[in-house]
Amino acid sequence: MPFGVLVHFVAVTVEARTAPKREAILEATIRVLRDRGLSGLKVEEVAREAEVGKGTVYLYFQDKQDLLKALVEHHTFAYYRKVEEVVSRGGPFRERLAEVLRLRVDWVEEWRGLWAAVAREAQPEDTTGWLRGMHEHYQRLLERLVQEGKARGEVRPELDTCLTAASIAALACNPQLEFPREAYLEHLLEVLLKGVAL
Amino acid sequence: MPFGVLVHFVAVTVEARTAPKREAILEATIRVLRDRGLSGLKVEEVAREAEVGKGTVYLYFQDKQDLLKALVEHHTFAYYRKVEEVVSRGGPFRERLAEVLRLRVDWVEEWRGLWAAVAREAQPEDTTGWLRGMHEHYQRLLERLVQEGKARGEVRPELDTCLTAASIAALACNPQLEFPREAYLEHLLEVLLKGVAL
Amino acid sequence: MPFGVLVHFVAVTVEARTAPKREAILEATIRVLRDRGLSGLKVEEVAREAEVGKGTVYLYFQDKQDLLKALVEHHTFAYYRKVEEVVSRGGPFRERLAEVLRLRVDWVEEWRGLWAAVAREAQPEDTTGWLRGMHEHYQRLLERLVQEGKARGEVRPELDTCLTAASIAALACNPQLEFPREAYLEHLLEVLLKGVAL
Amino acid sequence: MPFGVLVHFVAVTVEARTAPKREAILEATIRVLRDRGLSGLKVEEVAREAEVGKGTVYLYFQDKQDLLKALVEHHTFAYYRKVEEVVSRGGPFRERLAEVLRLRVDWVEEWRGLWAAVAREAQPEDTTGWLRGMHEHYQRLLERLVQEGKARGEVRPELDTCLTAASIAALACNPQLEFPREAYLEHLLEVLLKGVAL
DNA sequence: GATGAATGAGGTTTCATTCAT
DNA sequence: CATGAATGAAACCTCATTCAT
Repeated sequence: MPFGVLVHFVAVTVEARTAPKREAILEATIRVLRDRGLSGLKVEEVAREAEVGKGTVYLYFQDKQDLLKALVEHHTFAYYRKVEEVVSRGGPFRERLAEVLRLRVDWVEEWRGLWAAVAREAQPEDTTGWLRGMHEHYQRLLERLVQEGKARGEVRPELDTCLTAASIAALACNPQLEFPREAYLEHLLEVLLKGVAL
Repeated sequence: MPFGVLVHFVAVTVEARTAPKREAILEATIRVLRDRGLSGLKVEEVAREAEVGKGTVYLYFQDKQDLLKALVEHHTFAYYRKVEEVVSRGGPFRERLAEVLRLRVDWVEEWRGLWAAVAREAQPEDTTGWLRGMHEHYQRLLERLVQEGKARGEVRPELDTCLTAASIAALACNPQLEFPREAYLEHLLEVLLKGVAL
Repeated sequence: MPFGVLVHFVAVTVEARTAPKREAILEATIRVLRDRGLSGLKVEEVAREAEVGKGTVYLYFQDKQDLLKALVEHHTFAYYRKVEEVVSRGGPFRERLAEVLRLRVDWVEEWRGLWAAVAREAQPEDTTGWLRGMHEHYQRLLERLVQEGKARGEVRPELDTCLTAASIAALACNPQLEFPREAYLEHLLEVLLKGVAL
Repeated sequence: MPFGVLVHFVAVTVEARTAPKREAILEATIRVLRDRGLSGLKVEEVAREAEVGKGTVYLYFQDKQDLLKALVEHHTFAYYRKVEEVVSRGGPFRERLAEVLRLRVDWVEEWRGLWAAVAREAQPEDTTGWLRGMHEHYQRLLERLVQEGKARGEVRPELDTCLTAASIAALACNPQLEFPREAYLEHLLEVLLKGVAL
C-alpha cells in the first residue's frame, strides 16, 4: 500500500470513529445506489435515506464527486481489510482461497456491477490510475496468499505468482449469478485449484 | 437461444443493414461512453459524434433509455455472435477456449466496466431479468464448448457442465488490466486448464 | 363587410374550388383541433389526417400561423355565410332567430371553445382588430334581422337595434366586447328581463 | 358543491394563505397568459413574471399541466366565490342578476377567451368532465337566484328553474352544454323573446 | 452545526421548417 | 408537384449546490 493511500486509509478509519454522521451518509449512499441505481443516486435521496438534511451532506463532503470518491474508497478498503484478515490468519491455502472467493462474490453482489461506473463518476480524470492505486494493495495480498500456498506445497510452483494472483482477482466479477451460491462458490474453487483440463 | 431473443437478434441484424444511420448512432454511443463515461453520455454528444442532428437520434430511438437498451443488446449480441462463431468452428478445446477468453477480455475492455451500469439505466425495472435473458444464450454456448471438450477427452468428465460454463463466464470480468495482455491471457488459460493446485 | 375582407372572402371561396387539397388540409386541421386540442395540433398530425405529406402543407400555407389564420377565416366566414342565408330568406323573426341560435350553438360545439385561442396563435399582434374586422359582417347581419323584426312588428321598437344585435351575438358564447361596458351590461340585463319580443 | 370539490376548494383557500409564493406564481401565470397568450405561456416567462427562479415553479407544481390545472381551478373558484357572495346577499332579483352579469363579463375579459383552451391543456383526458364538475356549483347558485326571483314575484313562475339558470350561464360566453340540445335551444329562444321578467 | 427553500445551469425532448429526391 | 428524413431552436424539467435561518 503506497504511503498516500495508507494515510487516506487511516484518515477514513479515524473519521469513521469520530464522525458517525459521515459514516451514516456513506452507508445510505451505497444503499441508495443498490436500490435505485446510478441515476437514482441523488443527493436528496441520500440525505433522506441517511435521515439528515440535504445541506448536511455538504458539511461532510465537498460535493457529490467527493462523496462518491469517499464511497468507493470506503467500501473498497473495507473489502480489502476483510481479505487481509483472511489472508493473514494462516492455515490451509484452500480454505483461505475459498474465503477470498466468498468475499469477492459478496462484494460483487453489493455493488451490483456499478463499482466501475461509480468510480468513473467519482474521478473522471485518471480513473484508472486511482483504481490501480487501490488495487495494488489487493494484488499484493493475493500474491502473498499464492506465495504461502507455494510454500505450503499447495500451489504449483511453476506458476508465476504475480499473474496467478491477477487471475484469482479476475475471477467472479460476473454479476450474472444464476446458480445456488454455495455450489457456485465450490465449483469456482474447484476449477481454480485443479483446472478444467483432463 | 430463445425464440424471442432470436427474433430480436435477426431484427437488429436486418435493421443494421437497412438503417445505416441507426448503426452509426449506436457506434457513436459506445464511443462516447468509452471516452466520456456515463455522465458524459449526453444525447447531444452522441449526435455530434455520429455527425447527425440532435433530433435525428430521436427518429431512430424513442428516448435515451431506448437508445441505451439498443446499445446493450446490439453489443451484447454482437459479442455472443463472435463467441458462437468460435465455439462452432470446432477444433481443439484449448484453442477455442483461448479465443473465447480473448473475446471476453476485448469485450471487458470495450465497455470499461460500464456494461452493468448502462444496462440498469436502460431498463431500471427488472434489469436482472432482461440481462439473464440475454445471458442465457451465452451460457448455452459455453456449455456446448465444455460438452465438446469432454467428448474430445480434453475436459475432466467429472465436472458439472453447467457450472463449469458459468465459471468460464465468470472469469476475466475485472477491468483492472495491469499486465501484458498476451501473458495475461495465456495465464488465464493455463489456470483454467490445469488449476493452481499442485 | 369592408372591402379588404370581401376580397379575401372571395379569394378563399375561389381557392376552395380550385384547390381541393388546400380545402382538405383545412378540414383536417379543424378535425385535429377538435380531437387533440391545441397542443395536439401539430403540422405532422394535420398532414396525416389530410392524407398528404408534411411538406405539402407548406405548399399551400406559408407556415403554421398562416394555416391557423386561414382556418379561422375559413370557418368563421362559412359560419357567417350560413347566418346570411338564414337572415336573407325572410319569414317570421322568431323562426329566423331560432335558426341563428342553432347555428351559433353548432359553431361553438365545432370549436369546443378553442376559437379565441386559435385566433390568438394565428395572429398574436392585434388579434382583437382582426377578429373585430370579421365580426363586423356578422353584426350587420344581426342588425338586419332585428330591423326586419321591428318592421314585422315582432320586436319591441324601443330597443336599440345595434345593441340588440350585439346581445344576440353575445348569447351562447361570445368573448368579443366591442361596446361601452356599462351600456352593454345594462342592455344584456334588459334583454334578459323583458325579452326582445313585443 | 360536491364534497370533493369543497375539500379542494378549502385546500386551495388555505394554501393561498400559507403559501404566498404559490399564490404569486398563479397570479403571474394569469398575467402572462393575458399578455402573451397560450404559446407565450412558458414556465420561464411565468417565473420571471413572478420574480422567482424557474425551478421554484416546480417546487409548488408538479409540472406545467399541474400549474395550468391549479390556475383554472384557482380562478374559476374565485369567480364562483364572488358570484356566491352576490347571490347570497339577498335583495331585488334584478340587481343581483345585474351583478352576476357584470362578474361574468369581467371574468370573460380576464381570460380573453382562453379559458377553455387552457382547461384542455391542463387536463386533456376528460376535460369536459372536469369542467362540468366545477360548473355544477355555479349552476346551483344561479338556480338559487332564479328560485328566489320567483319567490319575490320577479321571475315568471312558468319558467323552468334549471334551464333558466343554464340560459343565464350561457349568456356572454359559456361553452358548457349539458342539457338536451333541442330543449336548450328552445329555451334560449324563449328567454330571448319574452325575457325572464314577470 | 443543521436545515431545506430557492436557484439556474444544463440535460432531455419536441416539432416547425427545410430541401434533396 | 409531392414527399418525409433531417435539423436545431426552443421548450420542459431535474438536481447539484448555496445560504438565510
